[in-house]
Amino acid sequence: MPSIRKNPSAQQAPAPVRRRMPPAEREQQFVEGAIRFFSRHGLDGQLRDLAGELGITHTLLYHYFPTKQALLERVYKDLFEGRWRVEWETLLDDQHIELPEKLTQFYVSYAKAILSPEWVRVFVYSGLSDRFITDRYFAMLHEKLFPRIHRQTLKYLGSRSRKPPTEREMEQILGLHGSVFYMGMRRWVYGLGSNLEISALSEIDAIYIEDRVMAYVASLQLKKAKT
Amino acid sequence: MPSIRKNPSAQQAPAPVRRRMPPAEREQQFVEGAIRFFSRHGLDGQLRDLAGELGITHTLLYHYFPTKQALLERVYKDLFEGRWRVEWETLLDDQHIELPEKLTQFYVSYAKAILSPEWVRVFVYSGLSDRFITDRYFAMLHEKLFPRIHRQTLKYLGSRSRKPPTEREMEQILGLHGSVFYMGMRRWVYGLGSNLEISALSEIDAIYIEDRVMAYVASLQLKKAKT
DNA sequence: TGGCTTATTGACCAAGCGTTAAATTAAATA
DNA sequence: TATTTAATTTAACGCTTGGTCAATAAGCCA
Repeated sequence: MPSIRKNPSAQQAPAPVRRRMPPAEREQQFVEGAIRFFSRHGLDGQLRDLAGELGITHTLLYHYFPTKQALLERVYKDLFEGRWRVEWETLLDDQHIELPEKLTQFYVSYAKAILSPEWVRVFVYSGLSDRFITDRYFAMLHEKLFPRIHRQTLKYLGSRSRKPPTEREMEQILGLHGSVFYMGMRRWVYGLGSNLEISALSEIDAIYIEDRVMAYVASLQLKKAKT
Repeated sequence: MPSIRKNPSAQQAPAPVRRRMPPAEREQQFVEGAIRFFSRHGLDGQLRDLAGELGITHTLLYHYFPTKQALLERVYKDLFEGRWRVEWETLLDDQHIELPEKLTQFYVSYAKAILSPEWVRVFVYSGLSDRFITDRYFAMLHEKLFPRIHRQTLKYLGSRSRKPPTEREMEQILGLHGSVFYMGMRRWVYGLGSNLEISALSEIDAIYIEDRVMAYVASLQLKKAKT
């Protein structure tokens, strides 16, 4: 179990001099550093290592956050709260756009918002441990996203039913959703960079997302034809 | 950061008496316990906790494995090596089965083999840390699985090309593959049990896998029609 | 300039970690 | 039954960890 602290390049302490910063931006700087750090080393990465990357002593962190858990909860807030766009809901409810186009637009925008290494990795870390983040997040999806996709899908297929989705329909929707998220998993969990080693979502990826949406829509029509 | 050792129900020490067991099955018993333990608590779960669950002292583990890393590598071996079935390759190469049927048969069998909480969670844990497992595993998939799916797909579409898959074709294949794996992620990482709280893959899930395969095939034909 | 606030640090603690070595004791062997 | 083997435990070491606290010094204001 080698510690990363041994890595000399990890802790760039550029200023051995003591610098003072305004508390507000100092705190924000720490939070952003913590997000990068914990997304790489997991939620039980060591405070001393984080401090090393920040170029400070680990005790200084306690001047801004009473405990490690408090810092983590601040990380959660900054990373996951407020990323949901209300425009997405109005887009999905829009009656003037066809389902495939609508879903593509949504998932391209959604992917751009959440498919960062920090978001994906912290999300998965949380799922493996206490599910603090994932539980709340999926609850939100089940409230704000999946019902909309389901209703619009039924409408696209010519039905006006308001029944809740069957288990199989739910699996289809989750399959689409998961295939988009899985693009982030592959890159930032498995490290299978799709050539481009960028953190943001490239324009090229839009066509891959469109492919996923088309696969979803096509499988719907298959099922419709079969029955 | 509370330790799990505090949990009284975790360490059921049923026999406070010293029992001796034949080393061979004793070792296997430890390995199986370690698989369950590490899949739940992560690869840096504590040996003392594992020993508690096994009803022994943690030092006894060092009598069977020289170091924790050695135990982990043994876990890797037992969990991931030897689970690949050669029959899968012959099935995928079979000329007498149509692609959709063939892919469905394969992925149902594949999912039954690997979609256990232990396999999925240890796999994801490895991806988040040193990628010791995932790297080797994906290398194997890129050698034994993906080329076969690609070739059979081309054949199904009427082409006899032997060209390597384009990046977009690869994304489609990975999309299918990921959507199956994601079924395990949802259950054993996010804890979203699909009603049935079983560890094995139920018969019902077969139709969901078929849906994924159909979505893949349908999107292929869409693309074919478009060009 | 001198004093005041407080950001920042170094030394320290108790608990937990992987690992080692010696002391025990259950079973196989004679 | 006496002896040997080795499975299992007890004890301990060195290191890391989250967290505390008093000492230090950087910037602000008089």
